[in-house]
Amino acid sequence: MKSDKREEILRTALELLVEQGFHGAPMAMIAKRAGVGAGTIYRYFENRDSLILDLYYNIENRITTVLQKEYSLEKPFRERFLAVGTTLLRYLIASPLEFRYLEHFHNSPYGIAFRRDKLMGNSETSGCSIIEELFELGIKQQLLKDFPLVILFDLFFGPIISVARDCTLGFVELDEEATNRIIEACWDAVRR
Amino acid sequence: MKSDKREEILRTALELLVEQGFHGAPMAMIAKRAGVGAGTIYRYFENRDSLILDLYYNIENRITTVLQKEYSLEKPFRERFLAVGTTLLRYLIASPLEFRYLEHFHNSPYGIAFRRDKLMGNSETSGCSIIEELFELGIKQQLLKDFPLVILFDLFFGPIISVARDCTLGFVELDEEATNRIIEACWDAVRR
Amino acid sequence: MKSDKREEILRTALELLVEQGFHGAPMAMIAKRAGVGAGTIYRYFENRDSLILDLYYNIENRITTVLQKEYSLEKPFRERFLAVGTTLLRYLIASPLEFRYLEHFHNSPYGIAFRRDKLMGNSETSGCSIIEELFELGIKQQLLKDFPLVILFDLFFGPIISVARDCTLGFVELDEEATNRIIEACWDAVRR
Amino acid sequence: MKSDKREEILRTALELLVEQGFHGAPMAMIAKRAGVGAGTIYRYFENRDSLILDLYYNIENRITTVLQKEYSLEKPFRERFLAVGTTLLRYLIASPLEFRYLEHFHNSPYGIAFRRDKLMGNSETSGCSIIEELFELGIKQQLLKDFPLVILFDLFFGPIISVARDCTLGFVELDEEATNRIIEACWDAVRR
DNA sequence: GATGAATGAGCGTTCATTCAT
DNA sequence: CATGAATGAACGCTCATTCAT
Repeated sequence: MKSDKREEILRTALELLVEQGFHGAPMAMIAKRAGVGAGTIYRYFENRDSLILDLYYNIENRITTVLQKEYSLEKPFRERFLAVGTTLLRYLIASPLEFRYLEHFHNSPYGIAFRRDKLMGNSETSGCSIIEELFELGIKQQLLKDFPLVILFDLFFGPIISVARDCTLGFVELDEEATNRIIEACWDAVRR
Repeated sequence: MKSDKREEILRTALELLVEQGFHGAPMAMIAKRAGVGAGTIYRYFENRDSLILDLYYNIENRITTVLQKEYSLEKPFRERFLAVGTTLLRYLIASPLEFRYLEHFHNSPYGIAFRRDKLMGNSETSGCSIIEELFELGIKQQLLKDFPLVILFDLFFGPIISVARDCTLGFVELDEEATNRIIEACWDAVRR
Repeated sequence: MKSDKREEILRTALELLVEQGFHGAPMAMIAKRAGVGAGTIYRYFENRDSLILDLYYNIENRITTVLQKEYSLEKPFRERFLAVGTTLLRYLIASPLEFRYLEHFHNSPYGIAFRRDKLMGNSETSGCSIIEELFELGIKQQLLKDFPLVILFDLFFGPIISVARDCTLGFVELDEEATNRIIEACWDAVRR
Repeated sequence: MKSDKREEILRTALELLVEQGFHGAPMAMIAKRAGVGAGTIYRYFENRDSLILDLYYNIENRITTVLQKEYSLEKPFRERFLAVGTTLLRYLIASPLEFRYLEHFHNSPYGIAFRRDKLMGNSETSGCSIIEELFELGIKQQLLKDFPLVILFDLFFGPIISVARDCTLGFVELDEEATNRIIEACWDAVRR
């Protein structure tokens, strides 16, 4: 209610940017599909860039939220680990637009600048510190292989992203059991 | 010798498209840096799209060639498997331009159309049949987990790509031993 | 009291149009600085053009009023003449916003249309008839050089405008005596 | 021959910018009237601003050239002085487009920035040093009134500009004799 | 009356592509 | 064959104006 149009613009932009690629979705097209005037977008977003970044943060937040909700300190380490992977994979498969948007974003000039900032330490570690902590705990307790954090991330999330991509593109379809077994395979890659 | 200019254009395009992103490298800029006239590019490539696609096939071929050269039927399965992974990872790290180009490409409209074609079966299986055969052999001999081929690809190559990306972006640096251990971790993900 | 807002809008518009130039002061900016809604301006002025024209008439009136107040039929011709020049120059220097607005206005499309109207005789002779009468008197009494009225205006007011401009822009600063001597120089140009 | 199009664009821009005002002449309109594509302008001028500035320098140069050509060290001071005035007035009247362009320019954001630069001494005194020298000579020889240089400029050129404006706008028409008498009147304003 | 969100025509500018030389 | 000047459709963005509240 607070900002009907803003939401509609974001929703439409997500759709269109994924559907047509970052270059194939002019502001005018987004406006038209969102049912607003071309200038209206600029009431809610300073820029095209701004819109694209906002959309990114939006999605990142949603994922972080889902992961945190699923995350429980009660369960033993391995289960917590698997829960994170499963939740993520399921979410990505269930939200193909969001997922594909992230992929587009990361390979756009925005994403590159974004990552460079992260590398330079110019940004707060955003919300994923929980997962980082989980990995660091695993390292300390010698449950995980002896690799730098980044590499462990690659080993665990790399395949998940790849699988999600193949699902999104329709190359495979996964039932509950397959999903679980895939995450276990990822676990095999990082566990000691 | 056959076509000096064509090669120069391709080399320059690779450099520039990666350096400036797909949007930041107009034809005129490529022409200028390649030392040719703007119109000359169109003697060798029908289109901007055509140039971009050609560059993609070029790189894909180079990688396939490297993998095939390294590949030997003599060694036992596990070693052949590791060899493929190590060779690929090393190549990607050693050729950051090529690697980053592939990433850009896959998230561009071209890459999307490309994958759609592959999915529809509109394309020859490209050159990686050797690797496919290796994986299929592993499945048949029950050395690999019981997953569809695509999923095994994801489990094995997904992390390799991720690691290569982090190297290219300067997040980590890997020595010989680390590289080997990473590929072994990937092997853990797929081996039964 | 009658129309608090109207005055505030005019005051703000004067400030902003001079400060930012005619192109650099959108209606929304004027509204904001005036502390009213964007639409409110259109209650008091039909148009952007209308606002700009009104402001012009406003300023012109103020100047005419000042000149008339200073003007006295008692004094001899030459002194009356000098009084007009001095009063004008002082007023322009003391009111740089008004002065710069006039200059902007005259070189804007409005000013051009405005002058065309005057030329076509489509307008009342505005309020400066007193000064016209003064000049015509000087012509009749052969105190002024034998030129058409317009030329005498140019000879007398042209330098005054130029001097005022240089003051406003900070090129010179004038004390009382300098001001007087300048006006006397203008008088030299027109007197017989 | 060297650059047919560039000249044509400048000519058309002069025409259109004067005719329609600085705001009323979009690039597309200039291009169309010049008989070139919209993009073509940008081969010759980096910017709209650039085009406008170039045009200004162009005109300034032409005037400077004319004044220098007419200028002769042989004649006595007063005659040289009158020659400068007459030449300028005649040129301005004979070139109404150039003249009106200068007026537009000086009251545009460009002109203001331009003058501020001159005031700050950020620019070479352009080509009018000859005239400055003439005035300074007059001051030294006590032929001119005791005013700062700027004020003398205002007293002499202010009326000339005003007269030129009135001619350009059609308010008066001047024959040879009238022109001369007007310049003599300007001389009366500055001479001791 | 007063508001300010919404509009969309119109602007300056870019760039893939063509074609006369 | 090679060139690069010329093109013009298409883009991101601004802002005078309207109108539902």
